[in-house]
Amino acid sequence: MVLSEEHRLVDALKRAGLKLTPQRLAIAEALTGDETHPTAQELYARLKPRFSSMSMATIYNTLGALTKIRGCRELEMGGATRFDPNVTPHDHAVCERCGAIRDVELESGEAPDSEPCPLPGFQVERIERVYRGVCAQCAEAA
Amino acid sequence: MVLSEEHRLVDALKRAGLKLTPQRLAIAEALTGDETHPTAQELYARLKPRFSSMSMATIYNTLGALTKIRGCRELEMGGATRFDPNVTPHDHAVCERCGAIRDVELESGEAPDSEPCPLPGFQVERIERVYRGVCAQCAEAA
DNA sequence: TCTTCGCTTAGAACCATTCTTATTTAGGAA
DNA sequence: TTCCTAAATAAGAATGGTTCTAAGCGAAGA
Repeated sequence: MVLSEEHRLVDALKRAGLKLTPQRLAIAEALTGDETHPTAQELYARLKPRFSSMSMATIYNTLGALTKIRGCRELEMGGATRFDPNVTPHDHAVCERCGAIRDVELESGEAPDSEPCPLPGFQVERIERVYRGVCAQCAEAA
Repeated sequence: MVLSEEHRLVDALKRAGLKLTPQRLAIAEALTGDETHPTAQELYARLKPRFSSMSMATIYNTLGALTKIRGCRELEMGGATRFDPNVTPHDHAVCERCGAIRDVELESGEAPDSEPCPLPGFQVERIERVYRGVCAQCAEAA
């Protein structure tokens, strides 16, 4: 599962004619299967021990490249850009207490962009939904 | 319309026990009826001519206070925080070409938070929807 | 009038992100 | 395998948005 996911990213890099550097492979690996929607800084902190000379620029360049080739998706939440390796249509639930962001699969059968035209003449390409509330863990703790 | 909107903000400030300083009134006035969802910087630029000594801190403090007392709403979009004076439940449409953010009223009769439970145990408080696509103006220009 | 406390100001500080430049390296060609 | 070159990395400076800090100001109450 995680392996095939990682392979998906590696394939995407190859197909785009981008070089498979150790740093890129490590970033792809770190992002793959990470459901916490990490920031660039968090990925940097996680990889720094393995690549002591790694630069933030490499993190940002790689994440930017992956985003452009649809290997991952950017989310603007909590004051920083977060990266989501899940590029299938889905929504997000954000806990107002702990800040955790979780993926929310679409209802089976739900067309991803099935909402009515919101504004006259506006051509909808996709819809992003954010559910805000309290996650099960925080609700239980309170 | 705009007058009563501005009055709403002034009332909210009063009720919260906050002082009605000239700066705060000017910020409330600038925000009221502004449908462009301005950033703090944009409001600063707009007010600087009138208050040559105004500080960014005052803008941020006031917008923060207004947000806390529900006089406006923060949106994280386009790399900066934007402020929306419309605090009734509504969605947003973002043009991928020009970046314009427009309010989208809920379908009449649509309950604001009527979606099914997205995750087991997650208590939904509200749902934010962002329609991404191309606005009528940009579609026509192309 | 005096005091107090909230507000504003100026600018430093902070943090995420982008840019610049020199150096290194992956991957194709010979 | 070796060589070559375009692409990628590293280091750190620069940028831009936002927050913090310290000092001063001013309105409201004693």
